[in-house]
Amino acid sequence: MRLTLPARPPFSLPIVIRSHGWFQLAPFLEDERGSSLTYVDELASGKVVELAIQEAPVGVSVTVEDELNPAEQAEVTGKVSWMLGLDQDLSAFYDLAGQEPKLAHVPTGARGRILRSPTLFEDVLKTILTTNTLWAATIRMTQNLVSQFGAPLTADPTRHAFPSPERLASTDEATLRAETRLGYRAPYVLALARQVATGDVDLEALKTADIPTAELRKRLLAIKGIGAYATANLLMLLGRYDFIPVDSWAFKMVSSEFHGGEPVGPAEVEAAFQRWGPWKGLVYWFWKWDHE
DNA sequence: GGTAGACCTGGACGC
DNA sequence: GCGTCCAGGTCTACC
Repeated sequence: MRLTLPARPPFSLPIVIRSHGWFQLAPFLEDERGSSLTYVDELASGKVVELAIQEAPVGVSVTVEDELNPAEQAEVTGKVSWMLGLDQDLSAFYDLAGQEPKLAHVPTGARGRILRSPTLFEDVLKTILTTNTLWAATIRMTQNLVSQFGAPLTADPTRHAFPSPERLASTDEATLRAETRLGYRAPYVLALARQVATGDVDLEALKTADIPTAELRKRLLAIKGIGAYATANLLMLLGRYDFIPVDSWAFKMVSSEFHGGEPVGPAEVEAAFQRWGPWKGLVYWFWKWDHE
């Protein structure tokens, strides 16, 4: 069956897909041309389906091989809308970007939306897997986590959904380390899965929590394995752009762009984008660097 | 509040 | 084939 979901213009599916590296992480699978995306999802009903997402005249279409009941259709609609930020209003950011040559490509290219997973639990885990490692290892660890602990897709058992908190919570650290090669990150992943599974932590509520960014940041920092960089990254995914996800790449770019190649620290990265206020994270994200 | 050292993995490199 | 070095954020202990 096929669902058609409208998007607030301007919108471009390929631009959202390429907004960062998430499309390379299982259970996402991008087509060869980068114009469409599939995602294996375990629905609340327990059904595991592949969502094939393509651009449509007014937004996107989502094709699912199986027939979905009304509740499942509503679930898929909600998840895909969140993943692609279909109803996000970035007009204020576009107004700002229009005044800065380094951001000229933003409004013209419909940039600004950032691809996210359907659940914050998945995005937090994936963010933990980006820390203190190379991107190739992040891809590999995520693939291991999904293939070893995710529910298999009925039509193609070689593909799996992202593991549920309950499924991960039921394993032990030694097994998790051995099966996924997460290294020292394994206890962080396990602890969070157990906290979410038992209801001690409600990550999904944070997606719509009407609280100041500082308070949201404090709650994310309380998660073991989530530090300053990871928190800023997650805030970006949550649509809060007050903080810059400062990593080693940021040092390299800011050094080259603003300091003639001299070594810089977090303060210099922050200072370089301070004038953009609550939009500085997004400005940093889409800044057109001279030497990228 | 700031800092040093440990935490893991896998790729690159030298022998 | 083996050993060593290195990159990558966060945590904990300590000052």
